[in-house]
Amino acid sequence: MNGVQVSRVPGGRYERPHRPARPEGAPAADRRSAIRQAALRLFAAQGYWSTTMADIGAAVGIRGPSLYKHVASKHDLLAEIMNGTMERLIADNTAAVAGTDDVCEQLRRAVEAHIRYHARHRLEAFVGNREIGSLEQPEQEQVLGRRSDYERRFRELIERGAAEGAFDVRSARIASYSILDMGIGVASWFHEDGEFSVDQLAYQYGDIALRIVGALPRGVPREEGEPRRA
Amino acid sequence: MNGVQVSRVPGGRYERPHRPARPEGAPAADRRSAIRQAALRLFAAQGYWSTTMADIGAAVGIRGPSLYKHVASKHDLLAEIMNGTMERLIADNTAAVAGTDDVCEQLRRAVEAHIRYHARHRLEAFVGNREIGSLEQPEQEQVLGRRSDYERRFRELIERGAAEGAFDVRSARIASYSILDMGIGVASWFHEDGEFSVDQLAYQYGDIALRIVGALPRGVPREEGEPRRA
DNA sequence: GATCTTGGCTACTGATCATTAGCCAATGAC
DNA sequence: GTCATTGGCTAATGATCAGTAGCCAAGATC
Repeated sequence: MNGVQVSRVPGGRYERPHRPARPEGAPAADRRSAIRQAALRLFAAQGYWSTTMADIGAAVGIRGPSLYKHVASKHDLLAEIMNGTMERLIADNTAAVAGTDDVCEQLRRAVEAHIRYHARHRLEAFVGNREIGSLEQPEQEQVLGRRSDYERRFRELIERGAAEGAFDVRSARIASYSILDMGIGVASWFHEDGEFSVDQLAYQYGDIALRIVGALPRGVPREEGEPRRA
Repeated sequence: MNGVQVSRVPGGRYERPHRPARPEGAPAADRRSAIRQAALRLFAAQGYWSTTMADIGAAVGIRGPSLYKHVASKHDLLAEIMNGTMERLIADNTAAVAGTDDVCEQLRRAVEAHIRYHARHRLEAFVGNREIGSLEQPEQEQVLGRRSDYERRFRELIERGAAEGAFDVRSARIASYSILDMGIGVASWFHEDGEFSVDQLAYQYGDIALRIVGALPRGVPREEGEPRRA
């Protein structure tokens, strides 16, 4: 399965060496994050319930039970991924909105951050959406709370824009849902090596969001060029 | 669990009666669809892998193994749900687009049909999206094929609109993805007894889609009233 | 009224898994 | 060099399930 040598062969206790303590070049602190990484990839590809601890172990070159030297449980791995996703999303949103008071610009930046996260961290975002139901109770509640927090930020931003006359929407709730759902979709189809770069994507979705809230006239608004920020 | 009487009690073979052949009022042909219904509800609520055949049986008042008198397998139930969803979606799209040649109107109708399906059949749509990875191989390929077929219809419609000068989009692909993903999102939050009726929702999303493709001027286009079609 | 068919049921089978127990080798501290 | 710690490993445990086998009763058919 991995090319490691057999230590004692016939009747011996082990069919493969222990490779214990501090193996090859693995810097020890990386081990845990390699496991998280592998779990993320597998959860995204196969789903949480179809991924076994043995699968995750194999992905980092160890056996299933050995994982418990690094993580508390399979559920813990999922919860960590999902909480991390929501925290990061909220932090990015806070940072995005902080730089300006113009409600149009705030929406553009919030949407770009949303899209960037869903494109750059597509596996996290994908798992974060699909596996909510796989979380057990204290964590599921927590993630859902952060999630509605995140949605509220967009909704209130849109409500403010509408109150200021910058936006023109029938329902801020529907506008915010549609914008967020667009982004969520990105995580399911985006590929780094596809037609668009992350920046191009973010910029185009920024335009789309401004169109949705009625903040852009017909046609592309600014210069035809590329996005302004990385 | 259900209020049926015990037939033979202590040491007897059965703790509950067989209630065989043609039970109470169940019209026999309904049985199978009741099972599909229950499976759908449970798959949506708990996910495919967390739903057991015993759960589905309990939901229709029988034991897990008895289900095999009506369905071939658990996987079959899922495949039926997912294929049905895609077929219906494509049929609705075909019907929606057939009534007019105006590309704006076609897009509006296609989007309204998309939203209506996702609101009216939210469980199907929800499961249809979340459980694609749970399908096994001939069926998964089939559903994915239909899915990209469905996406292509929107993309080509938008491309045509752009070619005719009715729409103004940077990328027809991104426009179509964003419109479709909005709709998919509806299935995860819509409730019949919420703020909006299905018709209101469909109409508003129709507007949003036209805004996305740059077909509507700023502001709400038509009369402020309600949707035109049921 | 005998017999077939239908659709229940229980018991079982075989697999799969998360997790625990307990062993052990290499590393590093002393 | 001895000895503790770390992080592997195998084996077992205990549960959970999909699906099968085989039984049986009520209605339907003849």
